[in-house]
Amino acid sequence: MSGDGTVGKALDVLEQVAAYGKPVRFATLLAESQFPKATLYRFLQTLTSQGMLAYDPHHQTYTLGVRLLRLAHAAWTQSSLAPIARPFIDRLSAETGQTVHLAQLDHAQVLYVDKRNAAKPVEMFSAAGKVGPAYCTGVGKAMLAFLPEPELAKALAQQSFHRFTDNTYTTPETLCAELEEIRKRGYAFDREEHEPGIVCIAQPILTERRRLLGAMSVTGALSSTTLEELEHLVPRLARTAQAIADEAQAWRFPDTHFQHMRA
Amino acid sequence: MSGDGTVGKALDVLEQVAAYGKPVRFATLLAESQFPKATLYRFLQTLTSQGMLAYDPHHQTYTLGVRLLRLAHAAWTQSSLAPIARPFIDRLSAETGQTVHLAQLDHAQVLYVDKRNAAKPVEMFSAAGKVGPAYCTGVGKAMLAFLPEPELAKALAQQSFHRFTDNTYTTPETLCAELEEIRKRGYAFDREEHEPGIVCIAQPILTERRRLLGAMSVTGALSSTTLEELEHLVPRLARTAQAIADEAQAWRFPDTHFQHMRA
DNA sequence: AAACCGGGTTCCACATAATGAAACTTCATG
DNA sequence: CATGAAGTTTCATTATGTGGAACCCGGTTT
Repeated sequence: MSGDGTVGKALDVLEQVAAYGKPVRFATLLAESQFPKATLYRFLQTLTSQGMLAYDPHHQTYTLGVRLLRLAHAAWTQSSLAPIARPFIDRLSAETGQTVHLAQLDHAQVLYVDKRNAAKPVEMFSAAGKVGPAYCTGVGKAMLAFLPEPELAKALAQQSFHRFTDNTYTTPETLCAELEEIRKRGYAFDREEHEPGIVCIAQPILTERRRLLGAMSVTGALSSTTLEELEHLVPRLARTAQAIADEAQAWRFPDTHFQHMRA
Repeated sequence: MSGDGTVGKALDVLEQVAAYGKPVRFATLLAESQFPKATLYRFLQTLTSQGMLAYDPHHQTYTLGVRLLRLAHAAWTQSSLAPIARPFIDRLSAETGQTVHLAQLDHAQVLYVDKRNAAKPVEMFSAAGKVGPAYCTGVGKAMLAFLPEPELAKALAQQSFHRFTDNTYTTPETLCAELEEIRKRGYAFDREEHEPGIVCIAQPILTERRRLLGAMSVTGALSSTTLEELEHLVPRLARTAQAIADEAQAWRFPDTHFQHMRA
């Protein structure tokens, strides 16, 4: 599937356990595996002994291991965006009292890297490490809109265009028109396109040279707010996004100016 | 180091990047690597192409990849403790207005799997996935106290007994006496043993048959509360721990015990 | 401008490690 | 106690990983 020799195959197995979503037996994995019995068995042994999987001997089931949590913590910490954005997101969430998301684009999908719940939490689809569709979320559209042409084309080709609600854009054409609007406007709306009753405003996070770092959004439920009300927060959202981009740049690309002057 | 053939070696490289803590160049990794140039290079290529690492071509540096965040999210979701405990922890934090931690024991270390901060309601990977010492934290001692003898001995042998504060227990003997106290009392204190000014009460989460699932704690700063005040919360903490244990057991019946086959 | 340098990348003969069919071991069940 | 389904081990075969050496390329020195 993904090639890359033995390591790639082992990671395929890991992914398969992840995809199953709950403790899974050897036979279940074998049934849908591309690998023969002994090979699959060996991979599971290796991954378990490495702590990437955990084996429950009583139920004879495999689950993802805690080593992944440690690694992900390290990944989050050394990412250029999330740790820098944290204090800004805290502040924005406290000021607005709304749910705030921070996301990055990962293989044409939205990957949420941080989140702050409102005081009255809205029960909805979201959490760090979770992935979501790009074509029908505020952060997703905000990022697609500022993607360079070749990458945008590739990303568009990978969207599923499933109709979640009546407002979901379900064709590349209508989505592209929307992205054009977003580019002009500078920020994106989610008008109940993913979940009924849930709306948001989303702002891309861009470097000076307009390279896309990620996006952030303020989300609300229509039961307690309106899109117009959220829109009043746009200036604050934009300022926050700008501040994050500035700091990310200073931290991650400290020599950018220097190199530029020499070039 | 960890053997397990090619996969193990690749994961060693991944761990090395994680340990470095910031974007790292090929040459830096090579200098402290057990692998020859070409081999290390190939592993980095493979891991990058798999999304376990990310490569920044401008700076020629490697960082941990976003795939780890997705996998860790899945790991968290399919763990038997954390997702079940979540609503209880929400409630406890809301009721007490204090910081609440949920932890599991991982190789004689405390692994935090969830957290609620009074001011910042949800912080995913900033807190979850973090590891800490067992011998000088509330959750750590609560778990050690209820570990079966052979495992306790092994865990004790792996503690560093670094003196963080004047109150830190720095010998196995004094710690064991403390653990005996905890067993009798049923819950643990942290009396500024890890950080000056920070105290907590911690409760183990045990199955009916006293198998250890994890621990949870309520933490406060001495600037705003006292240990005595926190102690009033013990009944509530105990009820919550009991409720979590019950539900964990119901969903994932009898004594479940995650086994890491690492020797 | 030619020689040099050092980090990064590619090559390829060789050796190790992965492979998977088949045999074997449990353990539950009729 | 025979039957089978699920899990584990074996081992000859071969695919894969290995790593020394050569190469590339931008930058620096002579």
